[in-house]
Amino acid sequence: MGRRNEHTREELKEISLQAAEQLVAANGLGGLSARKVVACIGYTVGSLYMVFRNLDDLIIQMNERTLDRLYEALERALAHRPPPSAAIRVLAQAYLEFALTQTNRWLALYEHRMPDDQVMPDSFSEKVSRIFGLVQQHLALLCPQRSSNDVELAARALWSGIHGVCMLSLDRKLESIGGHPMHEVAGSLLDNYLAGFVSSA
Amino acid sequence: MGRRNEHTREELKEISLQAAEQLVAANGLGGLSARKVVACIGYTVGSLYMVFRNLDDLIIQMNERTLDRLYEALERALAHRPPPSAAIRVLAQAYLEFALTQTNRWLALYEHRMPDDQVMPDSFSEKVSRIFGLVQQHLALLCPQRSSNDVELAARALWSGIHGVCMLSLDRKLESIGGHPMHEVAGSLLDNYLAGFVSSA
DNA sequence: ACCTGAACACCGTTCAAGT
DNA sequence: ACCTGAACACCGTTCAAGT
Repeated sequence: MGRRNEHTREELKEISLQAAEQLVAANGLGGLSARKVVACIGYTVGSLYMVFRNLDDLIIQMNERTLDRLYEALERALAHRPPPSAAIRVLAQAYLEFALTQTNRWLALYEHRMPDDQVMPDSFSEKVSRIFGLVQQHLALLCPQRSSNDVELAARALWSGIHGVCMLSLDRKLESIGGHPMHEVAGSLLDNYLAGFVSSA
Repeated sequence: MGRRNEHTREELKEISLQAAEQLVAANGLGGLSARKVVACIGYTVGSLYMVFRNLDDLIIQMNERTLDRLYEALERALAHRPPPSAAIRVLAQAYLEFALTQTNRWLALYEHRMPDDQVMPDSFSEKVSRIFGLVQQHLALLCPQRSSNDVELAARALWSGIHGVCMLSLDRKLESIGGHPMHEVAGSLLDNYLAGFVSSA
């Protein structure tokens, strides 16, 4: 056969990633397969390997797009320029909102595991760092007197904490442990941590 | 053929779970398959379905055993009866230690996802609650004047936080964001949260 | 009753062959 | 050059057939 030149390589990549995102949004990362992706876009399975090294490569590129959307959501939340005292809360709220509304896409960021011998591409790590930098930056504004090492550590602790709240709240396996809504748990974490952090200057 | 009565049903279950634990410890949950399990124990694949409903059932039972070991590790850490002010830290430390030394087994607790329409068995939820209750109980001893609702919320926030620190520290994808060792991040979270919590009585 | 082994419907990946 | 489709080595699950 050969549907030659019906799509450029770039277009083929784009529609593959779009199909992958739809499949993940609908059925989770477990509902994604190379054969399902090509079935969605009307190609046969071999074609996928023209534009992706393998399925891991496709998933990583999909996840990078998710990281981009997450970053945009966080930036959008900061668009009203809240004072430093509110910015951290605004960021956390936006993160929770993203995880809650895009649950399967957000979960795919963490469910996907690399083969033990391989490492994430730099482009992925940079996108993670960029998001993380947002927290660090606003935490530094809140506590200008603290060392950059203190701020780094606090940003990491806070962000890990908010992430953990999301994870345990969205995992149906573990929601059993009390009926506190996610936002309330995150609020408690933030309020008490920040109270402790600013008072220990 | 038929290796009849060479093992009782209970023995077959036990050696299957042991083989599964070895496979997961060595290669992660992704390295586990029904066919590999039976290859380890010298049976053919059909036999597995005599003692497990399906592979999810086997994984859940394996994870329940991991939860039992985690509970034992936490109890062992409390065996020296630390004062309430130290008990929470002792528990967090033991949790980190478990995640660090049994990484693949600990990860399997969270990597495994149920089919969307199914729910975890009660025995699993109870084991989760039992572990969680340990935190809640020692937090209540630390702050006897707080309402049980306050303590529940704080226990959940703290535990989620510690969990998030583990997750992001052990995930090679995300370790990029700063070279702070896991224990230090967890210490920061605990110290500042508890400082905020006890002072907001 | 216990266990096998073939069968079925999937999966990721490769690659000779066709246009 | 682009794309197919068959092939290979896997996978979970079922079940008739053997002992």
